[in-house]
Amino acid sequence: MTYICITDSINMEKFFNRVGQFVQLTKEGRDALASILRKVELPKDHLLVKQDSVCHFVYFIERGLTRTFYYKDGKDVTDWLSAEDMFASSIISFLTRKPDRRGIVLLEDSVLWGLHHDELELLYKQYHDIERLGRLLVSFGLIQLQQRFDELHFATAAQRYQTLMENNPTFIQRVPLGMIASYLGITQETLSRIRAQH
Amino acid sequence: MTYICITDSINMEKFFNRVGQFVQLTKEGRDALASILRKVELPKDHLLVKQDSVCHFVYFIERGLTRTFYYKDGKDVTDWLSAEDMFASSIISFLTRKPDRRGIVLLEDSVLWGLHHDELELLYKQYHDIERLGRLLVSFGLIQLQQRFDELHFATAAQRYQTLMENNPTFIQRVPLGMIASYLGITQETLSRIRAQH
DNA sequence: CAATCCTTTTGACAATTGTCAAAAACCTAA
DNA sequence: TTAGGTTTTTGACAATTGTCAAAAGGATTG
Repeated sequence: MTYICITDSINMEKFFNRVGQFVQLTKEGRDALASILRKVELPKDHLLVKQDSVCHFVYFIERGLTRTFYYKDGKDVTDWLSAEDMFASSIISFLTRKPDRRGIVLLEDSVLWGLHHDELELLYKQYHDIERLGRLLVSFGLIQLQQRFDELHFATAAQRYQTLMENNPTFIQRVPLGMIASYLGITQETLSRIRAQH
Repeated sequence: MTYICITDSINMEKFFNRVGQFVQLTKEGRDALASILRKVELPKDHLLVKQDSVCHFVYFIERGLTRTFYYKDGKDVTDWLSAEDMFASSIISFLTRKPDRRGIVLLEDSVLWGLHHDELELLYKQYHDIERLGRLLVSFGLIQLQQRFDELHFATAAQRYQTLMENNPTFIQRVPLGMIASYLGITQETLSRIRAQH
């Protein structure tokens, strides 16, 4: 099979569309950001971030699906799932600059746009509007995490599955059941039984 | 009983000490921030943020204890607890500018320093270093929430209580058991039994 | 097609946690 | 101190979810 890429490596359109939902960048800020943006095309099962290492990138997902995971008592736990038009990073490691148990693996062939921490940090210092973008992206992440936290706090397994189907119906098709289960904080047997009661 | 306050209303020292742990502000930034900082002294049980309303402030706690809560199926759920040297806000509402079910109540007589959203927003625009402070504070909040999320995700009730005792031992003394229980995502009976097995 | 591998489902049972109700312990104020 | 309120503990039982093991179902490959 043959792929023909037309001006592919410079097509940052989707990334900047998304960014534009957070902040209106100046021409300078936009150019600076473009200058450090790195396109990565990687196949399914590629380990994007190794566990127990420092995560140096935050990725925008143009196409594909990432799974953030870690091991708890020997068991694989899915911490987060991100699909196209969202961001992915081992965020605690990215922010603290320390290794974290979370790794990230691709569940599908993916097209990502990466921003390196140190380069982004330089732009934060230089461009006020990029610092603002950073603030708004982290705020967005916090809101998402809080919503997920609320679910886990006092909703039953069935309710959590219900919410997932409403918010991210495609995950059900695209992510193996065992990974969905641990994402919801339950075992795969329990999820299978929830599903059986349709 | 009589209280004598000496230069009390201008003592922002603790606030700026804390802020200094996040970012080194310029003289201008610091002064601007000081100019919008509002001291609030409020008694125990005061409702700092009403449920289902927009939260306009983020508070630094010089002294005291706040409880963020909401009602889930008619039951009171403790979402977050913050004590001295930490921050408190109905953060989702503060960030989204929309009402949120979370309210905040004081569990002790408290001394707080409040920042109004709109005034802070103006400073964000004017002062790059305050925007940076905002980014770092939100990042800090995200890290804390992630840690709490991890707990809830796959730790047993006893493990969660154990972690709370390690990280916030004073909460055990200062917060009623029922509120600690819902903070940990369990019933108060379960927590009482965990405690009984010392 | 058969063989293999991986994912999902099902069954039997155990462990954890929740529910409801009542008793005990603890505060506070008259 | 006593009376009244609130908080915490305890008991009996139910519901939910987990564990372990095996079977069923799907996909891939030679």
